[in-house]
Amino acid sequence: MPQTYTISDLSREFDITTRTIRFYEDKSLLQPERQGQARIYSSADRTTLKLILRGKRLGFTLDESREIIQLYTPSNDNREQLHKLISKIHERRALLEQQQQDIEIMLLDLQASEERCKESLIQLDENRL
Amino acid sequence: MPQTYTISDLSREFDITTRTIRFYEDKSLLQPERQGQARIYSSADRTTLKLILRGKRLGFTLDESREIIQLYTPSNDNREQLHKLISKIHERRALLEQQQQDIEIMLLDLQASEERCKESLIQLDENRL
DNA sequence: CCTTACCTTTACGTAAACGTAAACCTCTGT
DNA sequence: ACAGAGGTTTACGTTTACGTAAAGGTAAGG
Repeated sequence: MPQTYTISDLSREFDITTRTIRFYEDKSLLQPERQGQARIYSSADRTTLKLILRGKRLGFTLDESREIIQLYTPSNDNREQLHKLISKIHERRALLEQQQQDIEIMLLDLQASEERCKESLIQLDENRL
Repeated sequence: MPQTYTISDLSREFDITTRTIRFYEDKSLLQPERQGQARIYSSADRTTLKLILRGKRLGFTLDESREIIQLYTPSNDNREQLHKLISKIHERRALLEQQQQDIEIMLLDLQASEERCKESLIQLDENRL
């Protein structure tokens, strides 16, 4: 029983518009089957969509997400392609690790900032007495 | 000795165009001093710029980065503002933690993908014998 | 004085990622 | 038979984040 989805199924599940989903198809990120004129999405399509949205949360462009998705599904024909793929994977990993660092520093900054806020609140409380 | 910078100092250091820096000023993210007509940046301005670029690496819009920068410098006047600030800090933290999860999963996916590539290379090697 | 290397403002152009509207099919229920 | 809820295409509009001239001021060096 191959699970399938309509366009509005997916738009509801991921809280995006159907326009957005069609746009991704326009950009060759999705290639759903057709039933007559209507689009019919497989669970592989659904997974692809999830990957696109995850990429968006990390600030990737659609082109970047397309590349990353292709990294996941190596069409392992020749040696040269495979080596290129591996080096692209390394590049991407480096970028992700940079993001990890950025996030950690930002979290620390936010933590410090929150504590200053709480300090200020305490000061206000004390002055009220 | 208060360290200062010209616009091209900063553009060289961070590898962005002067156009970009002026654009950030246009969007009220930077407010450098003036010496006559020329812009003169303090080290506080430089830090702000670093924060903007860090935000960019994480996919934030300039408006979002502006908000985050404001979170770092609480103008702690009244109680209500401070509470709002704290809840915004919590929101932002939640988003960052979501990004951390996304990155970790993506790193695992990439790792698996790299291993499949290496497997394929080994297969090719074996078939050559 | 002239060039070179900076800086400035103003303003139109552009790519990405959709929003929005028009105009149209195609079932399904009453 | 007809409304309503879904689906479709085509195409122009919009926001963000700059790029890219155009046209000029300013200070240093030969």
